[in-house]
Amino acid sequence: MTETRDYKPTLNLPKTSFPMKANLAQAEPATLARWQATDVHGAIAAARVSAQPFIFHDGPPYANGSIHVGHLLNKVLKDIVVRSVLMEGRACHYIPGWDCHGLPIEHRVMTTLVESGKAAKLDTLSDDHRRMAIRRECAAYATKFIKTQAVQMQRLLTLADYANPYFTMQPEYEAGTLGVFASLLEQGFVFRQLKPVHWSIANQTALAEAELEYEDRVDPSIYVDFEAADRTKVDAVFGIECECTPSFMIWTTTPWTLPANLAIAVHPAQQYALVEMDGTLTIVAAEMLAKVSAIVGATAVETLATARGSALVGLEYRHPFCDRVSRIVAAEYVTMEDGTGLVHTAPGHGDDDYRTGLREGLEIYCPVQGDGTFDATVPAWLRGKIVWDANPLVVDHLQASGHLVHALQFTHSYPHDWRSRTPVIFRATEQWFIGVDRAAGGTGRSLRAMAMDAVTTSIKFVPQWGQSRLKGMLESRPDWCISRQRAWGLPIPAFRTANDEVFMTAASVRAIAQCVRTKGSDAWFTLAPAELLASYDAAGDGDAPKDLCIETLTKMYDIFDVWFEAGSSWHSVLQQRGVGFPSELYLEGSDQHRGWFQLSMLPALGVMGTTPFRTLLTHGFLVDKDGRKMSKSLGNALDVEVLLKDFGAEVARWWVSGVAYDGDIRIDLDYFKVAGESYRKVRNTLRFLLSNLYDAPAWTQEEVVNIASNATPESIDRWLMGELADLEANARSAYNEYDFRRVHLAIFNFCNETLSSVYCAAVKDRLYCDPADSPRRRQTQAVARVAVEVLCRLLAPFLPHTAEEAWMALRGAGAPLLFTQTHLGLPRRSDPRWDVVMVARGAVSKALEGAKTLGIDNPLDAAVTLPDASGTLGPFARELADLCGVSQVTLDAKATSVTVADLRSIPRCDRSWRRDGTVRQRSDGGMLSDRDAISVGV
RNA sequence: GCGCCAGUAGCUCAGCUGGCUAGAGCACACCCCUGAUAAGGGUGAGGUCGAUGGUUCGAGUCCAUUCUGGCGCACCA
Repeated sequence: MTETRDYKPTLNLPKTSFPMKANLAQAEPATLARWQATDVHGAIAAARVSAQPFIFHDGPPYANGSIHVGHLLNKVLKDIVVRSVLMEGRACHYIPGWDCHGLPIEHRVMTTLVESGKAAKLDTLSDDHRRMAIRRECAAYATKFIKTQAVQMQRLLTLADYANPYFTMQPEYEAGTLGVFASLLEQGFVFRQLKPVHWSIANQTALAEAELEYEDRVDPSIYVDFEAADRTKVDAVFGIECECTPSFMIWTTTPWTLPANLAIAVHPAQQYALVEMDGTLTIVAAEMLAKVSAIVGATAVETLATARGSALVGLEYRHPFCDRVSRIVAAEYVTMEDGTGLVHTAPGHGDDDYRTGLREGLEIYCPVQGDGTFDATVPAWLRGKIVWDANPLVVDHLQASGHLVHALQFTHSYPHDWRSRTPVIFRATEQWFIGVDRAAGGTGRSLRAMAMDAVTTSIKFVPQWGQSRLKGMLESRPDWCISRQRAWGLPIPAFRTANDEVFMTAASVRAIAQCVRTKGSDAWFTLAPAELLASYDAAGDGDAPKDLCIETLTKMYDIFDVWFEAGSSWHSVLQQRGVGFPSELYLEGSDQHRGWFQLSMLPALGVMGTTPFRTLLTHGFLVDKDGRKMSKSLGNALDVEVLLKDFGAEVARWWVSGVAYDGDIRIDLDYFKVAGESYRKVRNTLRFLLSNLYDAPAWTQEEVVNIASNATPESIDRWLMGELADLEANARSAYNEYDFRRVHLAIFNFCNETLSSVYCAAVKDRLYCDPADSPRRRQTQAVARVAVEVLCRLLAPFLPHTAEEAWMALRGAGAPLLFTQTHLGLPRRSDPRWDVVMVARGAVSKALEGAKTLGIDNPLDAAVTLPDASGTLGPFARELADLCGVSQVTLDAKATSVTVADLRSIPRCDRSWRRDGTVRQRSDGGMLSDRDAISVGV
């Protein structure tokens, strides 16, 4: 009887400093601190100075609040691009940026000022001083959140030039924006035009949507008859003969806008009825007739005829109290919910009306002045009256003239100025526009034409559907209104001359840009026109008015739409900083088709004649587990801080890398748990490989690749080298196509299946039991090391911390930076025989499962006979037992299925636990196989 | 209301130009290992492919309608 000896100390068991537990929440900040202390960004940049550049431009997030999961997604995707490009050996100078100006910040700041009572004091200051006071607060606010977000973004382990970020409020950036504007102005894309805006009478200013508060208000709701100008034409439309002149009945809750009425809109597809209503002939939508009759209290109503709205178009009517004739127009927005189906249209007092007016060539007529009073163009009885006082006057007047069908008091929600709490009006004012249909510039083509061209022919879209999306938006977009009446922004540097004309030329804008470049846009508020225009040469400016007198100029106070600033970043950042133009890629959420994508390409097309990007990559929005949007109010928003604390940035990054980013992306804590599990799987696989390299020779990279590649074609090692080469090639091409999910799945499957399940299991025996320095074991170590080398590089864009951790465990503390390395570029050598081998392996697994009923629970207790009619398996005989995890494999050309034999009756090696048929008692008394006897030296 | 997108096992997703019993991973169940061990391995059970109606010899895959959800736009005179 033999005694069982303990051979464990004689085995080459795994050892490694690479821990199983990642401990990311603690380890990542340490890594980050090390990166910052050693200026890893600078070192990587230096290593790639002469490499082929990949120009990638960051779209600026808004400097407001902490980052949310949307930022996480966007920034990590961008970082994966940056790092995967670096791993390809290219240079990627990536500058993070922030959008600083604009209403959300100004609104926040103003709210604080109002609450603290400081706002009242501001009102006592001069325009310049008041604006400067607000701007100082806003700048401080933006700066604060830039700092916050920069820290948070770095915590996501993103690699970027955080030491030199760009902000849209930087003087050089602002000057760059003005430069872009000057070029557009020079080429004739910019113009000034009337447009209705929300207007606060109390503060004499335009307001943005965010500055409105909706409160209930009681207004007169009136039904008014507008008499047809030509009875016979109405007769023709309805096909009857009227006994008296019919009227078109409209409804409005703003009687004061009636003086500005220039049209009546009908829906072209709706039916309109000519009715006799209590003795008068009137026209209303057929569908609204019953409702209207009821409201106005008509007793005798008879429909005489009907006609489609489209037939009414072109008919004319007489204004009830202004001396003019206007016409019926068609509008799709006319609904059958309220009113009469005929819509009072005043292009100077409504957005829809404005659009209709533009389309129909109507005047954008606004007889209401900034102080809310009527000007001299209205009938005498309204002149100088405030619009609110005009309401009852209009009603009375209509009543007296017999045009009023009905009037009642009507309570509805109405916009109010959030500061003065007074009702606002809609009033046409002069605004600056960039025309999208103006044939201008060197090419004489419109921005829309150029944009459509670029979208259909030159821009690459990822995913492809971005193309139709952007196209649809460009087709329908109106002219771009770039002016805002606010304090927090980049001033549109226009002046008013003594004779009330607007002065702004390309040369004057450039002169001011020069001033702004050194003093910032605050200069507009602190300097006099003459100082601002110090470098301006009026005499040399062909566009300047002849009698220009700089001394008498006054500053105008519109600022730029923030989108114009962000949309100029390709110049203010890429060109001005010498990064290069255009950017290879813009990568943002799908909302940016309307925003940054589109509003960057328009200025660039105008100035450069080309888009500022070659490829547009867009990702969907994050939604919750049930597909609903994330929002604070629903309480389904995930907190980035919590994610980082509970899972670490790397698990979050791993999750991002595996997400299908086209379309909605569901996000939930559970998905991070799943990502955490698969991260651990990859980590442990890496750990197993590393742990078997503790005693490997210090091969150079070239040496290991050589040794590994020279394995015999029928060895497991050679098989893995082939798989590695495939993985590397597939992953690189997927990275190149921004298909990170494919990379993620390929890496995971490789670790899970190829390595963990097949290779590592098969190779364990030789790693543990072969003599430490045997050629077979060394070769496997070489292959294992190549596997780690490849995986570190492939994983690096997703998991910069973990990849580096593994890299240093492999190469030691003195290792070069992982991001200065490039992919190995292993040659692909496919050997179809391995498919046969793997099919056989699968068959063995199933057969072994069946053998469990025979009591063979442990595969090492089994010998297996494989059918090999074709003889393909023959050359692989030596490796098959290891591959199948059994003690012995024999091949049988005549067999048709796998058979399992029970080896429990033959001796088991005390050291390797195998029953390979060579096991016998050795000189030390132990039962050992031949191989193990040699290993132990007995 | 308009434009774009998505809807396949409990979950995340593959399924190209229509063609054998619809695939993978995770989770789950059962089992093995205990020399990757708060690890590792094996086997297995899961789906009327959002709904309806068409085209076709044949549809998850094409067409129409519809429902649900997302992004953007417009609208409340």
